[in-house]
Amino acid sequence: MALDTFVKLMRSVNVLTGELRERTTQGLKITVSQLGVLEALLHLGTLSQKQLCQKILRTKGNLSLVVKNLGKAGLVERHRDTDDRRKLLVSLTEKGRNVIGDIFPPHAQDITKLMSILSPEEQQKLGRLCRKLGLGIQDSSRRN
Amino acid sequence: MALDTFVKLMRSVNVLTGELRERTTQGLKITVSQLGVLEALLHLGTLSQKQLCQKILRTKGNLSLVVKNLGKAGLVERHRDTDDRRKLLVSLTEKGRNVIGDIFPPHAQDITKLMSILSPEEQQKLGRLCRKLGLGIQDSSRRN
DNA sequence: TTTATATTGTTCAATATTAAACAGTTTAAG
DNA sequence: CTTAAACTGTTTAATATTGAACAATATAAA
Repeated sequence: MALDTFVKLMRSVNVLTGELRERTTQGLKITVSQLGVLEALLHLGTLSQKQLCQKILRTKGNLSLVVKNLGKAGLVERHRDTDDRRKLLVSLTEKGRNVIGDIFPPHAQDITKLMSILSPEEQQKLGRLCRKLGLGIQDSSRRN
Repeated sequence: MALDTFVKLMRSVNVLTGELRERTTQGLKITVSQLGVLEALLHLGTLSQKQLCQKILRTKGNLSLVVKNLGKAGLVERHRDTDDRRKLLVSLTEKGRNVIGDIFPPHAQDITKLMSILSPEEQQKLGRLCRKLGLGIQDSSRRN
């Protein structure tokens, strides 16, 4: 039962991301991870790498590389935090802002279109269940 | 709305898989992808690499490597299909059967425990919604 | 203050992952 | 039959991803 639900959950996400990758990455020289970072920066402004880790749920080692590649492409800048010199603050460059500004709207459209297989009520229900599950696991994990 | 649901869906899966990785991979020299392949072989018997691709929703190039690594570890064998010499049939070795036999039960327990944050009714609802979403996307994609 | 611990980030080794180019095999079309 | 198209799998280049070891900085404890 729980296993069955788990498999369906994983499969739906795999199908979804596979489909989105084909659409969004089409022709662009950007990866799904990079897109996640750019989106976070677009919507939340400057963030430290630690904060970005928590946003996209990846390890710090991974973030380090993804941000480096974004920097190489001239889409983000890194500056050391003067208040806490351990932290690196990551922000969009002008070019980065333009690129994500162009990519995000159609990407959001793609997501909306794919999700529209479910009615608004179903989407809301799905969102609530996923939220409860995700937060619940994080909470129980934090207690250990 | 759709975007919000999408984010919650992705996040729940990322939290779930992150938590499961820590538990299942602990001390073992096996990856999540390899576990997926071994599970498929355990439950479905011998499969071609193409079939495995469809089961775990990865590209053939990826499968090729994952299966190769499993072979290196002595957990699976590959034999050319005599009826269709393009196909490679992948099956568990004795050692592979023992390993996945040991790993799977506690792994399933972990999943069940994590999912139990949702009531049985909620799990059923979540499973139905995910199934509808996943199948719907696959269908609409196949039409293109 | 000095020391121990925690936090933040980098690097490394190993595996994963994709897309694309390639090769062998089968099937369909002529 | 012969050729073209489709199918199955491998390989390559590039990036992703993790876990672990490491370095620098900050914080708490003594």
